[in-house]
Amino acid sequence: MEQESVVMFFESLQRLMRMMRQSRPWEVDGLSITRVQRFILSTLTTQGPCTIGQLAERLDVRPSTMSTMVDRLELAHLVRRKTSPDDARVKIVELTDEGSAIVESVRSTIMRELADSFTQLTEAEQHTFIELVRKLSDILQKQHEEN
Amino acid sequence: MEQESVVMFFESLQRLMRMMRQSRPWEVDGLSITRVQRFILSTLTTQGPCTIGQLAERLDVRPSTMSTMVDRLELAHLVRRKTSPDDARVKIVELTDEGSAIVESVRSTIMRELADSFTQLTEAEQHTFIELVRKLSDILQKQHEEN
DNA sequence: GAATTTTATTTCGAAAAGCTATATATTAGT
DNA sequence: ACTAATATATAGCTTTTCGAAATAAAATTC
Repeated sequence: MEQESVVMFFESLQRLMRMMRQSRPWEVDGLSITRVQRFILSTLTTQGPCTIGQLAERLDVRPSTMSTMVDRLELAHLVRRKTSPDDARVKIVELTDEGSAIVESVRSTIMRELADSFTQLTEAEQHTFIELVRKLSDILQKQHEEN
Repeated sequence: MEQESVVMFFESLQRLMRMMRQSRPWEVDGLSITRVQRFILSTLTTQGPCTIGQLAERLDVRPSTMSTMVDRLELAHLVRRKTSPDDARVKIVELTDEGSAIVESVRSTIMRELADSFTQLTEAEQHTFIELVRKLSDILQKQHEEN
């Protein structure tokens, strides 16, 4: 295949990322939630309580980095840490009621915006898109694991 | 369409974005190039000389942020600033020879990695993928312009 | 042409993000 | 029981990022 297609794909995807990126902090009740914090809160919403290590892996940062970031969220009463009953080394991070409320109040806005756009594709396109994204992700993950 | 598909799509795409993220600094000749610096250097390579404002827009950061980042790249002799002949307010940022050499020595590695993965899709899948990414980007852009 | 408004970039201060090195406690393996 | 591996936390440092404010140039208005 030609080098141009990869470049074209890369540039297109970068553009889409830019479009989807919400870099501005959420402003909710005078509370400022950064993009990274948003990611963490969203992950806890969809995945349920996670370990520091799991969150770090998902965001592709060091566990020490994640510990610091969870500190700040804990300080804001949006998450809380508790020790795992199975392994005393492990800290489980979960949303507080406050954290959940904040995510809910904002998440529907993002989803609505994405849904408005996504639904302008045909159903076949939607399925194909999801399938391709997954497939490429799996390939990339496999490649990362080999390096 | 069902809400589940949007959620599924969103999660899949987030995962892909993370997979493509290169958060580790490049180490080239004892020089450490961060991810953001990498993005700037790559942009200057593909787009040619840019203004601070253009670079800031591409990375979706404030011009003040970009100015600081260009400072560091200039300090490392990878880029240089010069005043636009058309508008004395505007600074044009361009790669130095040194900057170009560094991008070339590294860029091929990234593209190779992405190409290795991308080429594991069929040609039809590749075309469809690019097409869908573009289409959704256009839709999102249109939506943003209306808001 | 002068005054005012807008635009592009820079500087500064503060906070967040992110890394490495190191430490501590717990669990797993021998 | 001892050693190795694992999960998280802490500290120090650099980079990123924002908003506020400043400066200079260009555009607009009168």
